[in-house]
Amino acid sequence: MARTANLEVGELCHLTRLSRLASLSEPETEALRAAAATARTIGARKELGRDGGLARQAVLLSGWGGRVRQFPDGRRQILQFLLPGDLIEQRDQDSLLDGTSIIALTEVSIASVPSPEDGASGLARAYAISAAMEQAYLFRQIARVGRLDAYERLIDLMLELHDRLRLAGLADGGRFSLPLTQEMLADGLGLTSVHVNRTLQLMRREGVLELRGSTACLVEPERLGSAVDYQPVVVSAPPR
Amino acid sequence: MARTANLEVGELCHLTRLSRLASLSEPETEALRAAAATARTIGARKELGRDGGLARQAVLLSGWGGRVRQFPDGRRQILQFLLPGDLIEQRDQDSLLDGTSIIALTEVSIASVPSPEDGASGLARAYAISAAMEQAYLFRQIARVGRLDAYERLIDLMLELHDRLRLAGLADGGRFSLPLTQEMLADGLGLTSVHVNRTLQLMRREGVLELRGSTACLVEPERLGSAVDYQPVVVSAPPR
DNA sequence: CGACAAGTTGATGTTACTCAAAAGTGGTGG
DNA sequence: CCACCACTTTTGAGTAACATCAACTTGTCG
Repeated sequence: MARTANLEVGELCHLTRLSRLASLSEPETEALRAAAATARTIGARKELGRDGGLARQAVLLSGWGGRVRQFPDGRRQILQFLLPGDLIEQRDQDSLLDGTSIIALTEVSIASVPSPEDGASGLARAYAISAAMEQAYLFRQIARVGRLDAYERLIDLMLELHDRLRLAGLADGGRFSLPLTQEMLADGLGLTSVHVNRTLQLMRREGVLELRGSTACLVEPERLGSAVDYQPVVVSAPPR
Repeated sequence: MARTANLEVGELCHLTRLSRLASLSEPETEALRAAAATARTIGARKELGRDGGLARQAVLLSGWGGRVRQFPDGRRQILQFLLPGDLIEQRDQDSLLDGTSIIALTEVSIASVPSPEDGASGLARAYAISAAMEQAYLFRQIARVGRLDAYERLIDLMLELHDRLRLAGLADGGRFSLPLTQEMLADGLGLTSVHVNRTLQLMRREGVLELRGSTACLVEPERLGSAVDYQPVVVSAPPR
């Protein structure tokens, strides 16, 4: 059941995303398509760790994850959100102890991905660009949490999520699925859920953001972007 | 003058650091030693950009740098501090536009570093571990700015700087050179310089931190660490 | 000495947190 | 279908942490 349960349309978002990062050969495309067959499902709140018997490099086919730092007194910071189509680098437990863990924020399905044949292949370039983008989004997260106020943080995050989901073909026209509770948002933004709630209400009243159920809709993405100095992460050439 | 001006004892901190990350062959060690001859000096507040004609991979031989996000209204966030011995990945201007820049926080000297012969060499492993540590420190920075209060942020940062400098042979027994103004600290911690000032005074009164001129001294590093749940970044095996 | 950057201090304002409780939501089983 | 449960969202009142503004002091370097 956990095997191929989520193998439907839309489950090829990883192919959509990677093929937009670099041009892939036909065998590479096929390998990625086949990778979806290795999918396994992991329940919400479970850890995506070494336990899953994962390959070193995995891809999120559906659901959202997060890299998390948990403090002993209960405080929690979500360091990065992991979206469908994102690559997840599994680290060996003896490689790097950085005090973080990766957890499934919703139910999630992940698959192993093929290793590139050589460093110059399209797949290798796509992976490299993906890693570079991941780093760029870490920088954004630091600036967001360090220098923006609650209102700006929320907008900046929504714009980022919209951009990233769009790359995987999962968002358009400002509308996308946002399966996060307000508490998860708070943990990602360095705020409390109470304050996130009040800020969201303000944004709704102003009509800049809709949030019905688990669907978000940004009303005027371009105008919002200029309000928080949003600069999209753009990749035009491989970093190597 | 800019050429070999800073070539003294202590200018081999990059060799100290890299050789502690992976065992290097004699030719590799020699290449790193020779790399110091390519050092060039860059004045404080200048940008370490594409203009310097730098190689893709460079190393900081002396002085401190920072990767910075500058907002149009004057706000500024230092995303990461770059310390002597740290590697700096220069990105081609058409590779990744992430809205950040790298600047010299003090006068700085940087050198190009040799490319590893093959992916399995000691040098390649050292570079890979260095990159993994850099990412781990980005995670720390997010958690610090997102979930710690001013007092904790300052302590956590001091512990990190101490650890990192010690790896390069530039700190010991809690004492190290800290050539940052309180405003730079504030920009790195997501605070104002006024608040950093007051927090530092509190810490001095409590006797947990000395800050005379540009020298910092942590009184009881171990005890401080437990107060903020400090977990050192440890690397025991290469990530690849 | 003068100028400029960095550090310090005080008074006041605001953002966001804390604590607590109520109200809405969805799923489950009787 | 309803009762119940856990979780999430919402609301209110009071508080604490940090920002802002402005002035003053100290140190450094020419």
